[in-house]
Amino acid sequence: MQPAVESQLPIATRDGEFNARYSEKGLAGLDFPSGNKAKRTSSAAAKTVEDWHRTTTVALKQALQGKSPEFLPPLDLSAGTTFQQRVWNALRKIKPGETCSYGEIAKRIRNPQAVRAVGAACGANPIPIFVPCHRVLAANGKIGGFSCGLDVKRRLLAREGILLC
DNA sequence: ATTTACAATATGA
DNA sequence: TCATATTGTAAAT
Repeated sequence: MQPAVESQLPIATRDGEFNARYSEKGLAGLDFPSGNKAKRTSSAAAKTVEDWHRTTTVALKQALQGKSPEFLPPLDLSAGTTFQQRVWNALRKIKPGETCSYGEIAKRIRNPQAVRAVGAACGANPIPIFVPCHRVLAANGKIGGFSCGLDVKRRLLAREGILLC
């Protein structure tokens, strides 16, 4: 493992304190306040990181309001495999207020039969909200699952104007 | 017609 | 090999 300069900065929102992790390349992860205490590993927080954090904070707040963030920090998706990156890229393609099924995503990445893998890739998604995995529902329109808290997912969808049956 | 149960197929550790 | 944030089909009610 290379000594990645990880900086974890907390972001206070109405929904709790998020935990943003930054690598050298950009935003590497975003964790929900799942009872986990947000540690602030601001060891060598470079000026660049602070800039990212600023952008991330704004973008996150906008996203929590159901709006599509105008500016996003650089996302470091290099932690994932090729397939995962493909899935996440497809997820980001989803328009605000639109929902998608796992099957749809599978179709978009040219692997209609990889629906299962798509779900797995979503579960491995390091950056919820920015990578709108919460907009992905099951084929039935069911909410499926959510690693970071089903309740949050539900709330996010409601804020985007997506009402669940 | 609606619901429950089971198997399948792709990817990652 | 096992687990996973699904999906599609079949049978029972």
